[in-house]
Amino acid sequence: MSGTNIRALAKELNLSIGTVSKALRDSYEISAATKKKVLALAQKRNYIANPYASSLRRKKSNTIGVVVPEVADSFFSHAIKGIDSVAQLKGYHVLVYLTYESFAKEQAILKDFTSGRVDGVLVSISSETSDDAHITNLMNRNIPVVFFDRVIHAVATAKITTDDFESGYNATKHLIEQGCDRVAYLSISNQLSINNKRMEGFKEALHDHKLTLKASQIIRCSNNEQENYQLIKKALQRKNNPYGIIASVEKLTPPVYLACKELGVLIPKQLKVVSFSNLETALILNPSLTTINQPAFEMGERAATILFKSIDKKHYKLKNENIIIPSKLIARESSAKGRLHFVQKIICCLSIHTLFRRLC
Amino acid sequence: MSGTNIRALAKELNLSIGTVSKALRDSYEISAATKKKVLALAQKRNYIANPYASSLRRKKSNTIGVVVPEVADSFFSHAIKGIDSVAQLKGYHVLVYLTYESFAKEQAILKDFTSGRVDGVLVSISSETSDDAHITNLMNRNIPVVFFDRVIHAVATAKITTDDFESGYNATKHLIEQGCDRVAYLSISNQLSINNKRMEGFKEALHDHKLTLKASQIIRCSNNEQENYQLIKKALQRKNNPYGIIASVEKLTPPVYLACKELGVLIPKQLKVVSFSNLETALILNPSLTTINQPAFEMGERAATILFKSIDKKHYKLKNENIIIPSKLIARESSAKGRLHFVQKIICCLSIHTLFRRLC
DNA sequence: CTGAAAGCGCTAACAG
DNA sequence: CTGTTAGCGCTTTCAG
Repeated sequence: MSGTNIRALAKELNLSIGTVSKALRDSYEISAATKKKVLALAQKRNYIANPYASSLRRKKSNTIGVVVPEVADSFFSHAIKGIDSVAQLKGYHVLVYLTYESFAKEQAILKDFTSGRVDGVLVSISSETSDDAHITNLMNRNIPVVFFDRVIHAVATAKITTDDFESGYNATKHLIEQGCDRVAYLSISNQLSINNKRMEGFKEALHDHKLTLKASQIIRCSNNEQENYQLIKKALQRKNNPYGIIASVEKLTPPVYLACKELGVLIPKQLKVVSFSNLETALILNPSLTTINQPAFEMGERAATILFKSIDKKHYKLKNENIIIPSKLIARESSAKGRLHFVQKIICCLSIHTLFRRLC
Repeated sequence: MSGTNIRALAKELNLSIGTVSKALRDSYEISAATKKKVLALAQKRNYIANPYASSLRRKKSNTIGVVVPEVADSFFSHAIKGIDSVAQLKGYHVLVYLTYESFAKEQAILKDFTSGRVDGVLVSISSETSDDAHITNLMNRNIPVVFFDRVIHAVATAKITTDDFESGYNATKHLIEQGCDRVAYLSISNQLSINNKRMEGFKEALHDHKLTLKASQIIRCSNNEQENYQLIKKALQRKNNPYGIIASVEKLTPPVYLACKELGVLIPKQLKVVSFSNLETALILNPSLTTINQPAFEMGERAATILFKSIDKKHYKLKNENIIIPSKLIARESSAKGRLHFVQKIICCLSIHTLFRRLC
């Protein structure tokens, strides 16, 4: 399996195993000369310490666990990059686990962490998660847990989120200011605080603008794509159809656009859209999409940094703190004030005689 | 750190440690009654074996390493999902490492694997990787390596790719058939076989259609977004500008669209675009994007399955095989034959008098 | 400064 | 069927 071990190095150098071990870990007990010899041979023999022997002995894995519901999503993939970037710096290894939004899977994964497999955990809970025992259980065993994005507020630890309430508020305010007096909110699991906070912001903004909220303005989406698509279509066909719509997560954007396409509803003329999304393609959508851009990379980075603070100082208990990194609303054509958007203008303009021939 | 250990269980049951261990691993040597007792107590005490003690002793980590250049990319994130799905089934853990296209990082990561940290490796090489010693070195130590997508053909192991040559050929043929007699290919690193094969397909298609290839039709992109954007813009402004363009990887799509927007080049009227991409938003781009859809999830799944075949049968050497899962060309508006696309038609049609007032 | 020795928690021969 | 025992490879007292 592995190549050389510490015993072989010791024998070759006529040193004891203990001395070699200390030299490799740069112990103050060892003379510079010996260290040099040892390091040189280790290099020559491509020696890498067996991590499992080392972990067993030191009760430290140099590994963190990252638990997320999904990875094929621009938020989570960027967050993972943020996490990875600081883990690499610290020489840590990153175990990634996907829950696919299943609470049972999440529980099973965290239960396994009980074994000491990881020194700390970064988690963004599933949309089905309805209890925090699996988390607190881990924390009680002195394995620090830091939440990012999808948090459980009842658990007393560090939580990195974006300003969900404000973002929901701003998205709604933006749509109202662009002329929508009837805005719908596409909600995902009402177990998730990110969803609920965004929705609270939405409600508050309506209230502040003296708009009353009807039940039909909150559209409960699920994890079923086809179902969501149908729900959105139905909403757009209702008598009191919305003029503006807020997609509370990225994956709800395509069904909105597609429903509009199918129904011939024009964005932004007949429906204005804002989406929580970090997609790089927002800018080149048809029409370009107004987004609430979450600081995904930064959130991952920050969460990891805080986790390592706790891991490094053995008994430094994580404060019960809420770290909020603001999102940015980037206004684009999907919420433009009744205008046609730029490219369409050009196209229409340039080909106006073609159009006549073809369409009129 | 961890909770109970096997010693505590043994003591509580008045059994030897060995017996408990065997019972937990469901050894044939142990009576049903004892197994039941042991399992019951293990459950009650939430016993999870220390993975590192176990790994050390068995020389088996139940962990695989996944090495990719990037995760915020629809191909890689879906491939990781495919890998994860089979790893979960096998009860394996997945260490994810990002190389950020750095060869040095890739080498360092694989060198670490030399320690026995993982039982097998799935790798998609960086665009800078110019040598395979770090891979073969691992294989020589009996750690199986399977490539997916970005492979090194010189290394004798299993490789899962899509039909890159054919895809490049088909993309080009498609553009030619849609009326482009001058097609440009956006190349990334010419170290990568996926790039080169796609490019070979491109060349062959030109050849088969009696089109000659000028050097300027191959645009060498890098990892620098801004640079790529400028390169593309320049190409579009040349005298012999291309009428069709093939983006060999997903991340080159936004700069193409943005360059067109900035220059007022109309897609697909003046430039037709095909991109290697799995983006779910391809359908709602402006205009919707013709893609070569790679079977990302399936490739990851397949690669993992093959890797596990080798891991399971201790000394089953992986065959030097090429497994090719075909991509699909999905024609959309960005390569349409000179027509305006659907939504634009509607918009122009519906608002034709508005247009007159505003634009003419 | 170096060495000897105990042991992390588990597994697997081997004995009974 | 159960128990005993010798390690896996490394770290870390403790002695010298």
